[in-house]
Amino acid sequence: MIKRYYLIFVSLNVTNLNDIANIKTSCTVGKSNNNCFDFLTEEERDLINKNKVTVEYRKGEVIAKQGTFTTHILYLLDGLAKVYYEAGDRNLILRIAPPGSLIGLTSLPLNQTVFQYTASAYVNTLVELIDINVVRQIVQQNAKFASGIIDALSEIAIQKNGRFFCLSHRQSYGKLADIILCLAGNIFKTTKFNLLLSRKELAELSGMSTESVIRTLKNFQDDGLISIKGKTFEVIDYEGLMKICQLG
Amino acid sequence: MIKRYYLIFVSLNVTNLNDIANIKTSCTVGKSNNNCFDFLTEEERDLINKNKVTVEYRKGEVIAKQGTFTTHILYLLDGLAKVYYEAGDRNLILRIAPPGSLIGLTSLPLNQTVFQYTASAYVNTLVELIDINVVRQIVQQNAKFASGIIDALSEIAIQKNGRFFCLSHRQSYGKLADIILCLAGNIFKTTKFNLLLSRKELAELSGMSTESVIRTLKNFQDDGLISIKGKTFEVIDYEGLMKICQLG
DNA sequence: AATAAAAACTGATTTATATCAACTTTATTG
DNA sequence: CAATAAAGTTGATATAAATCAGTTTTTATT
Repeated sequence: MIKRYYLIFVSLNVTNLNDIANIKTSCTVGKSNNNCFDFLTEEERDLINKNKVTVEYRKGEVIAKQGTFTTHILYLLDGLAKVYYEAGDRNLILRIAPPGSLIGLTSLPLNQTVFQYTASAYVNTLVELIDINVVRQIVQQNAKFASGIIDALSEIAIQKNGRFFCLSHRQSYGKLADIILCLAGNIFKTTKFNLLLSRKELAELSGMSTESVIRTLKNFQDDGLISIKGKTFEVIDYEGLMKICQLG
Repeated sequence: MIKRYYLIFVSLNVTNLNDIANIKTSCTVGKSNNNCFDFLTEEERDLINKNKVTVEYRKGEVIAKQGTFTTHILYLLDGLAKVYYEAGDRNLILRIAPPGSLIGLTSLPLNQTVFQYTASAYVNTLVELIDINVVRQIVQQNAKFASGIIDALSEIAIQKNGRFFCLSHRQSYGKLADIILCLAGNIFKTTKFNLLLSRKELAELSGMSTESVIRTLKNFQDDGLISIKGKTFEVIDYEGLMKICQLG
């Protein structure tokens, strides 16, 4: 079972962290170089500034609740938000939104009045709440701005496709390897970091049970792929994790 | 195992097909009342007409291949297209695009040069291929058109979230019930129809094995939820399927 | 510092579902 | 119209991973 992925090991020319960060995993975090606000006119910028508030959310707090009326578009200034779909008693994490992300864009169409997902703060998070009707108005009059929104929606869609594939077609080893690569390469941007997520949160993120996450992490440790000391998490064998991610 | 869903049966006030169609399943087919072309000026319309070709694809043919350069945006005039993500030897169907759909919108950002998924014709399908740079140009100058694109992207995103949840968090009975409701309510729009999909295609669509699809269909038949006679497929108990879909 | 509570971990068991290996029926084609 | 291929079906088996039940460790609280 653990040996499985060794049988098909081949070397990968991954040498440093930058390469890793550029490799396409189904990472939940996007690059999010959102620049649509650069295209606003003076008046539009004023209009937005007059119709927004900035709020700080504590870790765990709900920023936007699925099913409630979308009165504002959320713009993440700082922190990390968990965007997830709620159905029944089960949650599905759609993405982790890093600073610079826009949340609630799917409510821009006039026939979409409510949030299609819940967003909560993974860590303490600073958010700008911008009146959705102001955004709608500017979209209707400023094509460059609208184009920026299209870019943001496209980026989210592409990323979500990868995550969709990962969660529905890969098995546990591959899923967890993917999440680890994502954490190291895109969130912490280093091989050694303090893991601020609990095993339960890792499980939710990779769509597996907490116990399976623990067992899989242990196997990764035994195989020298990672090392965990207390809260310190270190990625030792990137290439190995990459291969597991691609084949598992 | 089969009895499972009976234990939690409750009545649902679903009385006719219209109600069913409005119920939110994670249906792969969107309503797709795409109207962004209504906002074009005369010149823009001319520009598009001069930079498009109309092509008919036979059942099974590939319309756009993942990884190839996106030279055109696809506009479906007639038929049905299967949009799927390819990775390794496994495919993941992202959505079924009905007439009126736009395919390739995720390639609109300038840094997105290649198709992020493959599109193939489920049945004989008529497609307009519109030069992507012309679309990009119009997006940059016509805010109403861009807004229409945003609406289309949002609709796809919402629908994909539902499907994502269905495939990753539900088990076989729920997945298949969902697909059946989708076929009846959104594609064929009647309770009795000729199933043009093979068991294998149903399996791919619901993310399960062909054998499991067959067994599950048999169980649905035994329980009086559906009836299959040759190629004729009939939905008998909508409410039952709905409940299985929601709880399975 | 003592206690409670939450998180982490471990082993045994169960379960859903895939896989495998037949076989039957329905299409397709020379 | 036989021959061949493809699709559909069935039962047996395998397996990945969840669930369950319990223990240990860590963190938080009074």
